[in-house]
Amino acid sequence: MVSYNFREIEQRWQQTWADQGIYRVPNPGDEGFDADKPKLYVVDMFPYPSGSGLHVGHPLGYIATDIYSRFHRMRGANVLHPMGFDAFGLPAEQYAVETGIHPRETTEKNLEVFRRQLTAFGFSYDWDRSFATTDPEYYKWTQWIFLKLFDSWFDDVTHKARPISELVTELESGDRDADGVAWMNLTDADRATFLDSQRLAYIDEVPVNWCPALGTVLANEEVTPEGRSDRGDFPVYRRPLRQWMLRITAYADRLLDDLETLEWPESVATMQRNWIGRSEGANIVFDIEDHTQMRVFTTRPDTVFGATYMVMAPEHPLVDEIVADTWPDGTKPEWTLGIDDPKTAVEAYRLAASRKSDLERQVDERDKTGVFTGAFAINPLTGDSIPIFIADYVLMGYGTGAIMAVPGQDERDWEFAEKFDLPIVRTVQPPPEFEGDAYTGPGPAINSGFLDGLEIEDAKKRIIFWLEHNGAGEGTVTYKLRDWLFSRQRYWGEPIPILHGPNGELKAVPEDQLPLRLPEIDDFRPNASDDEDAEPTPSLAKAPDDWKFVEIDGVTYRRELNTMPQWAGSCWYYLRYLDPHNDDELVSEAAERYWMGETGVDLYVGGVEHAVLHLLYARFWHKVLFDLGYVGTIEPFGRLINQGYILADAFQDSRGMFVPADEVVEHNGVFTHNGEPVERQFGKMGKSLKNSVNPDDVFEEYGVDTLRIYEMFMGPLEASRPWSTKDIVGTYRFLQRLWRNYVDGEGEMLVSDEESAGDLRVLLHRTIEAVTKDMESLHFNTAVARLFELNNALVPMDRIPRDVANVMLRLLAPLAPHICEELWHMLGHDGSIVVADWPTFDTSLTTVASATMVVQVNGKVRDRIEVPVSITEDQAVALALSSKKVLAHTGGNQPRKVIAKLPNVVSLVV
RNA sequence: GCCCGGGUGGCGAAAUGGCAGACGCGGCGGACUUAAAAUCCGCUGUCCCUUAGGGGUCGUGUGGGUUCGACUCCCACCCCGGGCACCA
Repeated sequence: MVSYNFREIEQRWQQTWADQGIYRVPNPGDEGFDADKPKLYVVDMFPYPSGSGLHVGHPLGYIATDIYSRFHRMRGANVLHPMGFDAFGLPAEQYAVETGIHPRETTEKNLEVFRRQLTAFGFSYDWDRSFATTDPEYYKWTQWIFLKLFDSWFDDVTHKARPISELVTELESGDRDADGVAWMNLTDADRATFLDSQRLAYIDEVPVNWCPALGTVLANEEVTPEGRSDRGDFPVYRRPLRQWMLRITAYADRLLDDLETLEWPESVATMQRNWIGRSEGANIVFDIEDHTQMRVFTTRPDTVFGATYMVMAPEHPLVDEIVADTWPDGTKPEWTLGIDDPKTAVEAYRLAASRKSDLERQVDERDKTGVFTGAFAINPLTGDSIPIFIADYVLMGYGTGAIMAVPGQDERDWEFAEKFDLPIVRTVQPPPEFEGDAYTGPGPAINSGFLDGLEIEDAKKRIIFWLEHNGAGEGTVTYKLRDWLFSRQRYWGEPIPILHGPNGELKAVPEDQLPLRLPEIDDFRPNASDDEDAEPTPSLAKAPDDWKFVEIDGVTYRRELNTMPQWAGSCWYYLRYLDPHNDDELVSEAAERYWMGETGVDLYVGGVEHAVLHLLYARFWHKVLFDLGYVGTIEPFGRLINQGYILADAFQDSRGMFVPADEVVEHNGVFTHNGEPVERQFGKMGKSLKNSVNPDDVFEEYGVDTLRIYEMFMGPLEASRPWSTKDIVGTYRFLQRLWRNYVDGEGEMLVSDEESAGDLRVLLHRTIEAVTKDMESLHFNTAVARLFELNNALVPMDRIPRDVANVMLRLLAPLAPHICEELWHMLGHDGSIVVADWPTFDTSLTTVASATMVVQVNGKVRDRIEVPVSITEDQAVALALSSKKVLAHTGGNQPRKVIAKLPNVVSLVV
């Protein structure tokens, strides 16, 4: 009995393909490279090899890109489809800490598990191009890019990064000055300080997100809206620290504008736009009575006549300077917190505000709080003296950290004004029916002097013109995006290749000394703490002195002890695949220009969770590399698709803890775990819900091809879908049936040499047409359905025509490569189906001679008539009117109106 | 609150202005079998009528609209999922 032995078939072919190196892809200039073929570069977001291995949710996108790659390979493209591993970073290190084993060891072990599992899926990766971000040969170039960032500045005139040596040249020639000071008037130390302040990678003391439990600082992007760490969900505290920063803000406009050039999901583009948060408006200078001035940012400079008070963030540096000694006349009791003098009141408020975590600020339902500083500003337009408050609804981190409050046109200001009994002046005329409080809609300006009558946009232009001509401000643009905090105090990351001199000067590690390898240390655990005031200490502080200190030309330098964040390695990996063994360059120009082409990666597939972090950082690095001439496209990923998640049942016990879903038993609709009742939940498959399904188990029971088809058949790629083990049998049956259509019990091929004809031939060509279209548009679920239909049509036949047999296998091969390769060879083909030609269809067969014409009477379908596709309108209407079923509804009356869309529809109105 | 995505049989889904529910799971009936599994064949949205051939009716979250014709386009709303959220 010869039956479909998937285990043997799948293992044998995977071995054969590997032995033949059939998925190896030559670069331009390599032997076997065919320049006449079109190129296609397909990339998966590479995985983080965790200790628990893959579950069936991970490879959903990988299966899709593999099918797409195989399809285009058969259509004659040079397809580059690589895979690698993102192995530095917190999760690997946290796991290593928990188990007490060196992260290199655990990472190596995890990598092996992931490689084995991915190989078992039969993916057509060119494994020769694979690497992990932890390979010194790889992170050498990650460090090299960092040095390029360190060695570059952003030219505000050309809006491009340029080598800092060119800045020095311009400074020396006098074409530029250093913040208003001539270069020749600066000391060497001041020059170095100035240059360091211009670099794309620079050190600055800024308020950062300090996570004592992880023992490291985190980027804004790595902190949840609740003010906790994205990894591990630990509390995060804001505090000022000296850290490495990357000047991503210089690229804000380009990162925003170039989104237009990308074929990306609108939701991801929107998230990036929101994150960048560009706001056009104006800075306005307000004089402070008896003091200096304050600047505010506003998007509504047209409403300045309605500014009836001012607010500074509690942390605003000017607060100490302006706060009065005593409460001035007219101070209302609710402005003082009931405290006798402004200084004490301001201190008390600041303390209370700093104690509030971000989470608490939200729980407070945005109840407005604040306190009067005792100082007044002058509204430059009205000349009115208006009180200055501090309040935590104004954030130090945005704009200038201070606002002019216009309650008439701003809901937040309105709330505050009501609570603190402050005047409200409308400066935009609301429509008569308007009943709300603050009015933010369109309308003519009122109570606004020379702006009265102007609509908002015109009023903005006029007032900005006025401000600029009176030295009271200027039009400006503000962004939510902050520079990227780039240093981490952890061990398991790329060392930052910088040396610190005795006088604090910064020196790049020479390129020929890269990679700067991670030193071996005995105790690699982070300096974690429960104490929010604990000082951050880099793990590399525990490195031996001969690593930490370097002598160059008689000067002793201390190495930078911080490491790079996890995102560094994933910022550019798609470039290294192109030329992974190049010791002299990041990537050769020839390989980069060929594979990246005009628009970069042709298809990039991954989870939507990287919408802001990875995708924004990678775009930033790519643009820097573009400016410096190392890559030829302005964007890395021309087309992006977010695959959906695999969802599954999960179960919680009475304490709310998730229990392993595969240990839960169901009896009469009641779920129990170890005899205890559990509650059924539903969510994304993964470790946290303990509802993972291991692909190894599915392979063992049904095979690789079955799982691949099943995951594609469940629904469209972008949609999330619930895992259902019982549904897999459908695709398994399909492959069994396919096998039986081709092979009988004795192993004889059930194929005839007669050509297909009639309905079967039409079905065959329609299937080719439909599957080809579905493959192009990544609609694999419907492609599978079409193949099911063709296969079902073959079931009643004693022998299937050879042409059908050959086509069917090639259409299915991208989805189920193993069984198709086996049957392909059993049909007598010598070459691999992997490189067989994709079938073509005959349009004379797919466009049929007759069609079913629907006859509608008053919009309802009353009859269906077989007609030739070439039928004329007169014939069709005559046919329709003579139909007995139609006559029953028309009563023989002539229709008042006839609409014909031939040959599909004749619609009669009576 | 704002911005995305979604809501179609018992379930996963298909159809993007023209026959709603392709395909698969599940279910029901039948064949094969000592029996079961596997396999094969048929049926399977609702309700009503039926002379047993069929015929009709309602039906894609809700309500309205545009159209000869709407799952598909427009308006309002409800629900689910995701993102953002005192960003001036």
